[in-house]
Amino acid sequence: MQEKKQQRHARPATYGKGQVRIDAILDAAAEVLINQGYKKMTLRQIALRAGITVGNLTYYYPSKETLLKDLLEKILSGYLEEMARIVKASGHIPEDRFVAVIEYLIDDLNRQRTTRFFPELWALSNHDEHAAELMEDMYVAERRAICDLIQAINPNLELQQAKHLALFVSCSIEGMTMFVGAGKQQESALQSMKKMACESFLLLIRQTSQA
Amino acid sequence: MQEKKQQRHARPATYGKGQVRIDAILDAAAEVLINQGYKKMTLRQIALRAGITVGNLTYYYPSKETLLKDLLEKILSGYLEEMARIVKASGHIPEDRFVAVIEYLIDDLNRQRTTRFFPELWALSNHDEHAAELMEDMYVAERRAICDLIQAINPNLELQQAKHLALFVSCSIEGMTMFVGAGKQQESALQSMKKMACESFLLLIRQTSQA
Amino acid sequence: MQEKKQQRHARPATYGKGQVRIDAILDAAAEVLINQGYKKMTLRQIALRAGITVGNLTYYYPSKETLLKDLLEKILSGYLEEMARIVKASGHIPEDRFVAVIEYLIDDLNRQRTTRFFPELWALSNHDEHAAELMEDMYVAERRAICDLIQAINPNLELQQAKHLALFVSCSIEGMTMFVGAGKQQESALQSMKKMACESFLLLIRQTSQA
Amino acid sequence: MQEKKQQRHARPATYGKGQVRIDAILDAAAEVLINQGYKKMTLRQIALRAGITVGNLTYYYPSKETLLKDLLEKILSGYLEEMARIVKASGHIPEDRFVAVIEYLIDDLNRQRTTRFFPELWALSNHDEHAAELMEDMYVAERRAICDLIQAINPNLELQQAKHLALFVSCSIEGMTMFVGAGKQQESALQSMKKMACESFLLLIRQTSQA
DNA sequence: AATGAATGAGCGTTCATTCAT
DNA sequence: TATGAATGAACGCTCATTCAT
Repeated sequence: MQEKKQQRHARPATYGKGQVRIDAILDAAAEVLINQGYKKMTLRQIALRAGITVGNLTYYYPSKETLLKDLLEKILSGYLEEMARIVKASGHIPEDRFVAVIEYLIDDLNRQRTTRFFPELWALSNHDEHAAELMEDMYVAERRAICDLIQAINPNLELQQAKHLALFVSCSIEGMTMFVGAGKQQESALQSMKKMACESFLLLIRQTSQA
Repeated sequence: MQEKKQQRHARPATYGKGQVRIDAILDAAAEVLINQGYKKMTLRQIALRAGITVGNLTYYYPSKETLLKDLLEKILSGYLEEMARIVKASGHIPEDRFVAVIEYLIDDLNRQRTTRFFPELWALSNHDEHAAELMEDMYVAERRAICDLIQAINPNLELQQAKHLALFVSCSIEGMTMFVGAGKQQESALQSMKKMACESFLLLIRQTSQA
Repeated sequence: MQEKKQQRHARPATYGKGQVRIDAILDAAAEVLINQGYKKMTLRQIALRAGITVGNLTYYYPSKETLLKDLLEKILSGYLEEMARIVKASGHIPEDRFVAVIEYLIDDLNRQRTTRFFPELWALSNHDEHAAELMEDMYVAERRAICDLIQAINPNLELQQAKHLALFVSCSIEGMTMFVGAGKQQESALQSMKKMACESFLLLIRQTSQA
Repeated sequence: MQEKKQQRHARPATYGKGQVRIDAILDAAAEVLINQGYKKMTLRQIALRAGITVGNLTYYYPSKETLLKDLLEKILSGYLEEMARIVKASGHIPEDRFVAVIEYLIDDLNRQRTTRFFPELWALSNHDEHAAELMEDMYVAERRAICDLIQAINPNLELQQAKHLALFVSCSIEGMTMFVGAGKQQESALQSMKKMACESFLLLIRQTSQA
């Protein structure tokens, strides 16, 4: 997912210049989406921030739908890549790696980008089939990574149990998006959450019996 | 909170026929919001579902903003009332009452109304000050209720600790909104979540030391 | 067709005022269509000529398609009504009535409205199913009227023969649209066409044998 | 007319590869015009069908206007050439040659290209001076050819009379465009039209007195 | 209370055209 | 010759809001 460069639809952006433009467009779109919400993410606003005209914008993205698709793919793949990096870079001991992932995910809530983007994505996926699919893909991948760590920590677990544990862990953390992080609670709350999360998840993983 | 009838913005009737109309309008608005998303929650659609004209709709709600405010207040107070009812109706033993609340909240995710409404609310509150306040009010109340139960379960806890535990519990459950419930995972997942949630939360509450 | 007043789609124009507006809109649309062609018949142009805003125009006609439908219906029914009037008002002798119809149709080519409108209609009906249907309806009615007169002139004709004769007559006259009339040929040409048409059609009708 | 290759607007190549490209462009344009109508005959569509880019298309035709001019010239000259061929190839007897022309023109209505193209042309010429001129040129030539045949059939006719007869004949046939031919009436109707047209035209030509 | 009418801004999209490379 | 990139105007349409009746 991460290597194949943003592959646009059909023709435009075959040169480097076009790729630069497309990146600028998606960056602008992300800014607008995060700062003003999806409702105000209009082609005019995106073009304005990208420093181009609406006509030129539609040259790269003939419809808003395709733009949104690329935007979501880009943002979501960014999160997945980062998580994969964390998993790899955190030593041999499964517990340590699990904790690293949890702490990464929770620390990420300090970025307004994260706390603003995901609720938009969830709302979008309520009524946009495409957004729903992309979102599902990402969370499936995330849960698989977490599930692997869980099985490494407690090899006695059945797959189904491990999957449910991963789902529980993922939900618990995603749910913090709206409540902790910059401007929502004191910094201490986020630290508290990290501690509680790691402890209670590990306990839960170890205690769950294989029956 | 529950008895004081939807208090509209000044002018139109608060009793009798006017109140009936207002309820019809808010019901219609809720339907549209849940079924089609905020973007499509237009005055036209609301009026259509409410069986009145747009002109008449603006007689009751001179702006969409005021309508949204009332709508959110109505829906959110509904959830709070229900939770208060659960807390009261669940016996004397704190653990039982806690479990009852957790199970109510998770079971509620089987209603599409719930899984669709909240992401819209969260996205809305990203950029709408008013929505953010109403949402905050509701979650503060919810966490207070949960905090009380936690303190009843483990009286040794400091207030701050109990508050953080309540926040953690609330986050964990809210996070399930996008992933469990009707049409998202098998029914077994939801049951699994309930079990894990209750067990791990109680464990966490009991184990947390007062230091 | 002529009595049931232009019946709009669903709601708008229930009062006299709305009907007046609709007439103004259709008149404006007809003007633009005739003076500038279908390509330039934009909602903005129509609204401008009608002296209203685009927003108000779309209040009456939620889509250009519905506007076009009403416009074509109005114009075409006008032609049919006029022809029916001519048929009735032209005495008892079949030949005289036939001649009256032919002369009416050809004289009508002196109106720029006519010579400009019909080619637009024909082009439209090439690729617009709806326009094609409306056009077909009108010409079917026209040919039926002509066919009746032909059978009155020569009662020996079989129906199929009379129908083909009516088709031939209709084609011959419609074909003049692009070539005779104001600004296309001298006035004398139009008179000549009338004479030739009447003579040769009557000859053809009388000579066609019933075999 | 047929040999002098499409003479483009000054600059680009008139021989070799350039000519091939131009032919491909005009063929593509004709296809689009006939299959989708003038409104959808956009540079994008033409370039797409011609297998080139819009940028390259505008190299050959710096404006849509010039492309349209060439397109109309090419199509119209094709019809004239064909008619000239028919006139020549149909023996010595004037009546036979006249009939051959009439039958050719009517049989041509079986081609969708014909029945779709001409209404577009007529509508175009309503508001496009240039299209009007080209169209006029073609019909003047057609009527001259028909007029010559008419005078050969009835040498007693005055020129003006013969011209009016030719106009009448031409109109009669052009008028069939919208009503007979593939997909409009049964095949029998077209045969009927041919018979009626030949008979009644010849009758009219012979009977018209020289006074 | 309720309606129909009207506005003006903004939406996503299409298009002919221009231009540097 | 040929391309990709860019523009600016216009398109059909939607929307929240205003208002006379």
